[in-house]
Amino acid sequence: MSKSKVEVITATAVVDSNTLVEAKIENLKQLQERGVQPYPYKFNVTHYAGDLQKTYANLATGAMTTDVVTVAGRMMSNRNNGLFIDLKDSTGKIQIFSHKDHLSSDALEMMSYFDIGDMIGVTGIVRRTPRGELTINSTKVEILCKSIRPLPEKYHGIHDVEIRYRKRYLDLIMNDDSRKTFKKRSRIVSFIRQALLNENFMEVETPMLHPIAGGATAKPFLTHHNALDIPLYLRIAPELYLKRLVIGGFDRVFEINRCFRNEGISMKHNPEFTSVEIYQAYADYTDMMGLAERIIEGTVKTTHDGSTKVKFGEHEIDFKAPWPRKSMTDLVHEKTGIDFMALLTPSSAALAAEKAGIAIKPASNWGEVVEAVFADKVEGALIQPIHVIDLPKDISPLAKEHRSNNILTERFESYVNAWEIANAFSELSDPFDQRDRFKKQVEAREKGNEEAQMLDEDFIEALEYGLPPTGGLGIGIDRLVMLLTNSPSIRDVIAFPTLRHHHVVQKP
RNA sequence: GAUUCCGUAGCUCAGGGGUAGAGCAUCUGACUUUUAAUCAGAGGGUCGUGGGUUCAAAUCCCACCGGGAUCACCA
Repeated sequence: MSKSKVEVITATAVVDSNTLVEAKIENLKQLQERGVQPYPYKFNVTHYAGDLQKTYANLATGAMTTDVVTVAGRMMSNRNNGLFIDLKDSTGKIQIFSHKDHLSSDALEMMSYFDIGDMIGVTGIVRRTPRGELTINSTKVEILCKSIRPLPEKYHGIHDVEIRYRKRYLDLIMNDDSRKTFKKRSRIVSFIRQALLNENFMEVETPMLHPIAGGATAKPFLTHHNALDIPLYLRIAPELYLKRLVIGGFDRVFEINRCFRNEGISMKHNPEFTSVEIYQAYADYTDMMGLAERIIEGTVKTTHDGSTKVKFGEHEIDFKAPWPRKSMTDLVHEKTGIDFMALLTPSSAALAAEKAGIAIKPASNWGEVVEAVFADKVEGALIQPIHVIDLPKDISPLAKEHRSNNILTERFESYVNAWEIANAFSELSDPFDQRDRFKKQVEAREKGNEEAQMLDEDFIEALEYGLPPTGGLGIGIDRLVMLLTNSPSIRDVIAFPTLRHHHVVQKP
């Protein structure tokens, strides 16, 4: 704690020319002049605020204990000239009482240089005040880190969504709802991982950097490796690598990780998002429906005290399995009266769709027409969980042809709250068929469809060695977290969502 | 990418052509078992940035920067 260090800090703060910062730096100096290290190395915590609140829930108003505890956290507010401090740690909040009867005058003087926002450690005796607040009568108080910036308004917290996204730490310090959301996100991911491990799946990691962006229909990010001097794509899906592992003999694998798609940003889309992809050898898409239900229903129960019901906005969603299973074409038929199973040419399908008022892109194939009508007329009404099954082959280049209909595939998408939250199929294992499907994608690509898939020869070669019958399932973690935390925007469940850089203008 | 709304003190927000406002926070003092503590006083602003209209712009117009929402693409 040399003097020059403080001067450096001061110089930085002067750039901000903020009197609030200057006042806190002055307090920092005052502590240093009294020989206090404002940035110490270690502190032994014995108790957490949330645990103490539970342990002493029945401690009578006005009651005193002889229990000595040591807690640590951030000073959130300060009443009666420092006599009462609200301390917040990772588990909750507890009041600190610092009175001259229990603390030396030197200690009290030191505390007069503490500010709201500082990290402090407190040792003291547990009691409940006559006003009913669980409190620690401090006998020892230490600074664990001096804060030199003012916290946001103590009552309203941070409302400005831009600050909440850019400076998530402030959001987490101030807004308990946000803390709860990210804690719940962590529990959801842990649960899914454990549920899969319990079913003998093996967690694996596959590349983020792909020479060919495959496994999904999406626009990739392109980057470059200098030493190899090759272009690389950030992965749009781990699918093709996970299937290679199944070919290699790992029968049950899963990966929980990020995918990157260079597409629009919306309430439901962030350029990087997290999915779990699961592959199970000797299983088909029917098995994957059961697996999806076990994982998702289980996640809901574990985060909602055993209930399968979740409130989201105005809806109450019940995840209780089994979920209905309806084919995409049947759903469209029910909703619009159009039976696409009887309109098998692209032109007749497109004509029927356009009669129903849906714009169809020129040169759309049959599956694209069905998908467009489904998206426009059906999707929005799928609030309760449902598996939409047997999707058109035209739009499912990695799924096995349906065993009883050659224009469909054994593929399903699970919808909740009108969002697709899972996508699964009986994986295509026929290398000849796979090559044909890729060729159709390449043709679409050459016609200008940037999202059509690329031909992955290396993957086809892998298939030629033999992929057992395999069921694959992908679940969008972010959307699941949104549903289970009543978050209307994906940005509320991603700690640091993608935003534009702030353009900072340097003052002369 | 298109449309639309928003940007005022560290934070939460008023003000919408005529002297820049409040609460919290900060500083000074009082009080010292409070709960968004209270009381008295003080400091704190290039009103996102740059142009324009006007005697006069936070306010009206244009461009740009950043954000929200809707739409398009998508999970």
